[in-house]
This record gives sequence, structure tokens and C-alpha cells, in this order.
Amino acid sequence: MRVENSFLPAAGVGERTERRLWQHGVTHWTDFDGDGPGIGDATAENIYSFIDAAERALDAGNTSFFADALPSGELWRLYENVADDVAFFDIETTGLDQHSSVVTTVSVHRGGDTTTLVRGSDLTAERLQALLDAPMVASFNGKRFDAPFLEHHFDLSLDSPHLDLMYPCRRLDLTGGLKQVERDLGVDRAEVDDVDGREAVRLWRRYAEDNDEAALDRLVTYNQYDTQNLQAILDAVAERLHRDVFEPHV
DNA sequence: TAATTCGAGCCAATTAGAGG
DNA sequence: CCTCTAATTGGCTCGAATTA
Repeated sequence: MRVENSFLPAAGVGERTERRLWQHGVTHWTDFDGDGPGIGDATAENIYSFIDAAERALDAGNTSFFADALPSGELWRLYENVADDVAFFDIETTGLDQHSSVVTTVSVHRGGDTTTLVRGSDLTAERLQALLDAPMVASFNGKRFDAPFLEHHFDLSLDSPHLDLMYPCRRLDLTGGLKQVERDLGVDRAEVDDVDGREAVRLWRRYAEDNDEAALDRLVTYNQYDTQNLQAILDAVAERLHRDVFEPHV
């Protein structure tokens, strides 16, 4: 589904009312004609003014409008609208605590290309800002880990709508961390499947302390797989949520 | 028009769960 | 290890829609 199927942001419309609209054939903004089950004059006006503002925001590419208007758990509805320019990102660090650890690599998978910035060479606030200034960014647990970590260490303003895949996954009973979710969804990770977060810390140390270029290559490859798999996960999750939330009612 | 039902929206407290 | 976002639950209020 796309954001144009959503009526939830209109005042007076909650999940129940939206579902009833869908069941009565009003599945898209253009289908709304001013009435419906449980829709009186006041709510109809609210829906019209939402649609008006939403259409302008969509034309202008103002994705923040929808991030603010939708309940945070429903931001996935915006994915199809911007799928070809979502910035999937993942960072590697020397540890979990942002005060005692530093960022080692950052990978961003966007528009089919994967870019990795490496500490000590091209990892700068400017490069990060350019890569992450997207209609939407996506991560796994990045709202609590990656984004605050980056903002603590770099002079950045990350204000693109941020879809943290951990929460939609949990909603679908997909838990146990990124690797487990990949296994459950059948997302392939043939290479570097013996690397995990802790191993990433060791790989960086071998590169930084012993000049082990092969260790860095391995770390970068691992980091890139993570971001590419985020896209595979979001594709699967968006499809499942579409089937659960939208399909049964149209 | 009056009475009644419905549901949105808010608040507070609680908890699960993930990252390197 | 450490930390904190967001989902959840339950209660409550009030505006709005429906019914008589």
C-alpha cells in the first residue's frame, strides 16, 4: 500500500474508521466523496483538509509531513512511495557505549548503490549528511543505537523520516535481532556469515593496530551486507503488513 | 430534537528488546 | 555489558454520529 491509501492522519479518524472506509470501497484519497460509515460533516471536513494538505506535501516531496501525520508505527506505509531513494544505513563501532567508543565504518545502501565511509579516511560529517539526507532513512534498532551514536560523534542533523525496522518486525513476531530476522525471512547471507557485531570490533582492531587490510575488507563487506539486507527485510515486511492491514479490507 | 452509543485521543505506568 | 524507544494496557473524557 501507499500513503494515498491512508486516512488515519485526519482528525476524528482512527483505525476503526479507516478500516470501515476501506471496506466501503474508499481505499484511496480520490475515492472519498464526503460520506461513509460513521463519517459525519465534521469528520468529512477534516478528511478533505487532510487530503488537500497531503496531496501538496506529496507533490513537494515533503515526506516529513507524513512522518509527523502518521502514527509512528505506520510510517512503513510511506515506503512504496519513496522505495527507490531510501537510505538504508548501518554503523560499526568499537563498542556499545557512545561515550567510550567511536564509529569505525558507516554503510549506506541507497538507490541500488552501497557506499561505505571508513574512519580515518572518508568518514566525515559532510559525507554522512549528504548520504543520509534522503526522503526516508531505514535501519534496524537505529533509532536507539545508530542515529544517536552518529549525532554524538558528528555535527549532523538527521531529520529525514526514520523507519526503524525493529518495530514493524516485532509486530510481525520477528524478533531475536537482525540475523535471526534474516533467517526467519529467508534473506540470504552466504558470505561473512560468521561475522557479528563483536567480531566487527575485533576486525577493526586488527586493521587499526596491525595494518591488516584484509580485516578491513572483511569488516566493510559485512557492514555492506547488513545495509543491503535491510532492504530485503523491508521489502518482505512491507508486503506482509500490506497483507495484514490493508488487503483483508478491500 | 433529545437520548444514546461510538470511538478518537490522551495519559500514566509497564515492559520487551536490540545494537557493537 | 547499558541504555531507552515504542508498543501495550487500561482507564477516562468528550465530541460526534446514529437512532428514535
